[in-house]
Amino acid sequence: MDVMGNMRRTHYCAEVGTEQVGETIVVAGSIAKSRDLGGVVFADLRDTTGILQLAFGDATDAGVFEKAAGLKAEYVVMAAGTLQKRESVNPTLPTGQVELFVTDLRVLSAAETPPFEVRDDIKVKDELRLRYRYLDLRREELHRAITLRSRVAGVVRAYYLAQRFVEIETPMLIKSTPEGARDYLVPSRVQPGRFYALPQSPQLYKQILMLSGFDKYFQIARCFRDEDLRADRQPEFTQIDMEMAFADEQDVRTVNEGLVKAVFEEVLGVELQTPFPCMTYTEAMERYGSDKPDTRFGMELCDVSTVVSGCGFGVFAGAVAAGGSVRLLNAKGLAEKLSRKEIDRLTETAKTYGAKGLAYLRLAPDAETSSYEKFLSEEEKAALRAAAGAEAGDVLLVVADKDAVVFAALGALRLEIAKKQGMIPEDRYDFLWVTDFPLFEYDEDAGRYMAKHHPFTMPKEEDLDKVESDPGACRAKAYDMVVNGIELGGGSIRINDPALQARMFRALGFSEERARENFGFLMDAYQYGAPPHGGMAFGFDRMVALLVGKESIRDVIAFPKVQNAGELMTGCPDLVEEKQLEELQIASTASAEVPEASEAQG
RNA sequence: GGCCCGGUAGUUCAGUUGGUUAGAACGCUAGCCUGUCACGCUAGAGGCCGUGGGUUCAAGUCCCAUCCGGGUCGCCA
Repeated sequence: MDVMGNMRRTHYCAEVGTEQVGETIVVAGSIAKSRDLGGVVFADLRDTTGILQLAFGDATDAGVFEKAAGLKAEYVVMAAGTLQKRESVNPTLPTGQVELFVTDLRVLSAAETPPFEVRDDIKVKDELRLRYRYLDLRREELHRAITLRSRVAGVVRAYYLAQRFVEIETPMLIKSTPEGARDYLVPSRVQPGRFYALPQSPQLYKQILMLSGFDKYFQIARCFRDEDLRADRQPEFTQIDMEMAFADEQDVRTVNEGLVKAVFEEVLGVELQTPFPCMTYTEAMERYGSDKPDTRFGMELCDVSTVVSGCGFGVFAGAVAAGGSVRLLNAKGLAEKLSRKEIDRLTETAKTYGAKGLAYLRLAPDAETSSYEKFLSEEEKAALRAAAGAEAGDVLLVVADKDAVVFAALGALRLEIAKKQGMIPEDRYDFLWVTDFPLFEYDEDAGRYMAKHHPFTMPKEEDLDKVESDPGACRAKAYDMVVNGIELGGGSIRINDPALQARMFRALGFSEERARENFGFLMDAYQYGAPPHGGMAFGFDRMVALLVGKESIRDVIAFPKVQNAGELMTGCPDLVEEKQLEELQIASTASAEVPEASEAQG
């Protein structure tokens, strides 16, 4: 069916203006909106660039006018005509000075009334948007985000290529390794009973590439983790992954500051100051209660452990005695904003992070109330107030517990209060590096130390001798790039000494056999000469979300998954045919116990 | 796995202490309208109140279970 005939697009909708007035042009797209005024018809034509108004009136051929009067939302059309100045300008539209006086109109495809209007200024439930994602993607905001994502990828490629990085694809079907996130598994048909994993990241391959002599590698890589979703976490996501040889921490940071600077400049026109400030992990935790601090506002944590260590309040003194700490936030001048009810709410937040409670002192003008001062002597009260810098109008929020709980709770409260009270300046990008991460993290469930970053991370030189004797005190040559409280990316210098790598595996509780079984190929590879190297990976989805000002990465992914890791448009994951399972030699679950396959949207 | 929020016309929502015929706006349909752009005016259609049980004379409303979506803790080397 040759509906277009010999008609071909000459211009995109939003790429015409007063300069083209008088020209005969052809545009193509979907009808966003039509306004039939009787003797004259207007229709907004939308294509990937934006909107152009089509006009039909007295001078329009009767046949064309009839077609125009029948236009409905989402009809796909081609329109030829003469671009003309409008009688009345629409200042809200980029093409609002002009319109196309249509002389030939072809309806290429009719359309059913969509389940929701294809406009930005309308609220629609996520579920519906995702079920009809192709309609959602027509809406300008999402359409632009996806287009911008492509531009960012272009800038990234151009930047790394200019710096002599080589783009290399690594396999998607790989060996499953323990440690870290749960793998997505793919059964092998050819080798029954065996499984591939989908990569959580190209980590091992990029390290191998460094000792394959490629010097500098990058890839915009899809990664998979079979873990629960969040607003900023999808089971499949995209990383900007890079690695470089003969580099130390500073080299990696400098290259990637340059990358981020280039992206912000070319995509947003925002100039970032480099180098970014650095802050150690310890400092970040002590000051902000977070390893990804939002430094756009203050309200830093205050450690009052020494002040209350011997005090009369058992909760405080006990926490310190047990090796924990007592820290607080001083919500300056917020006594009137933070009512008792509000403090109760904050207490609930603190509890979700494991705190047993939230002690407070509220210095409101009418009355000073406190949940803990009654347990303290006058001197202790005064000392604590002084340590916190408490003044009239302030609220102190105190958590006493293990450090990890104290930091998590106060870090979360700090953000919650700041958000609610509007203390966070928008339109600002506070970048920083968080450095010197712990090398290990004690896992209570596993009863052993686990790698905080991954087991190939180089320890700091000064902590090398503590890998076995005091793992908890070891710091790593690892760094995260943080902006506005978002972890944008992270990386490390890798171990390139097989002997040190073996020590790491031992410290992590790997037996010789287990280490060989899982990482033998890597340990072998490092026997044949490995340059010092390091790298990092950015969360590409998070980066794009940051650039378009979205909280959820779903808003920058064309076809995202929902909380149960399904995809609503196609209805996956879904059951498969018995025959497929037989080929893979996978026992089928009794079909009676399995729910009906969900119907894909047709 | 835990906790919180939501599910009522196509859409977004309202719906009182359980009480007669479940409303609004937008969209949709029909008619009118020659400069609109959130066009306007008139009329109209449109409801398994997520689903299944229960309580009650009576359930959109209360209880239990379950499904779906969102947020979050755990989890995410």
